[in-house]
Amino acid sequence: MTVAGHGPRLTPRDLDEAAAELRARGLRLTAARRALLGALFAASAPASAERLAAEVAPDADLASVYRNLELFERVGLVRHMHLGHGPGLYATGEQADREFLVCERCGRLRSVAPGELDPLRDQIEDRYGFRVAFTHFPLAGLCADCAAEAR
Amino acid sequence: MTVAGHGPRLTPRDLDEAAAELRARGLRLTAARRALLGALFAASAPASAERLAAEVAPDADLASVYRNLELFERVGLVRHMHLGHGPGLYATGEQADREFLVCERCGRLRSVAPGELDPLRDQIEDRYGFRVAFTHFPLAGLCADCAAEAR
DNA sequence: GTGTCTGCAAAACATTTGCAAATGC
DNA sequence: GCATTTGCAAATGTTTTGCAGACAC
Repeated sequence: MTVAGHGPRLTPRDLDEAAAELRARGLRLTAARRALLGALFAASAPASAERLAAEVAPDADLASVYRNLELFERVGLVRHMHLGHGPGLYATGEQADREFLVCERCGRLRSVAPGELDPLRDQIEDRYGFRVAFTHFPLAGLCADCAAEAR
Repeated sequence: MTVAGHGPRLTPRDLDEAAAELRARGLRLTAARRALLGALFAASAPASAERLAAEVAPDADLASVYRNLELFERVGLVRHMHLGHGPGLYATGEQADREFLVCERCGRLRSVAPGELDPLRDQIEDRYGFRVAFTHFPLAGLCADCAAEAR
């Protein structure tokens, strides 16, 4: 079974799994990294580096947060996306596997479970040879309400 | 017949049509604006503000270029998109009506004509109530070659 | 102990804003 | 002539980089 995106499950289920992955790669599990992973797993939606930093500590260093997010992404613990203008948003676990639809007018965000868009993905692949995912950029458009208003 | 995006044709066909639209709105057709529109119509692909500025003049002021691009977009002469990281890209005319597929691994870009994705759009609308467009964010994924390699 | 990681400061990059001078109408 | 538009300079927001000291292992 495929998961949203290009291949098998990307992100760990919890902090322990993430920590194990870091150790397995010979990377250090520092206090800063543990705290950042904690913030990522606690988040109920993709969050900006700044927001994550604030949750780690009121004055956590942004440079380190960015460095660790980039590292986490490189080893498959985290994924980042751009749901609109503004800063990139980071997610792990359940959050990172979902795909997003965003209304360009009202900003309403809706996410769908991994696999739910597979039929669509298959069609696009058949036709264009592209295997698409909506995990980095969302499906953007108008929600029903805004479409009605626009008329 | 619907066009790529949310409604009727957005962008003008040529400089004259664009100029007429500006005049119709009581906006001034300055040398800077004419040159910028010229660069936009001459471009064979969406281009960054910096690239457009360079084409207008070796030392054209970026602030003015951004201001005019924003104005043009507000009055429907131009559209901007984000096909990856890096600066936003601006397009008008034929270029602005296309929709994009981009390979996240090799960067290969492919565009499709307006309307070509309408069946897909209809399906998504039926299911989620969202009328999506791939004009601001592309369809992102893996092209056939990169998908094969990734295996 | 030693190589990795952190915090701080500064740079880089894309974009926006304020303001006085220039210019289209 | 007068409001709009421009160029310049500076600010903003996001992300990256350099480096010396701190910490995990």
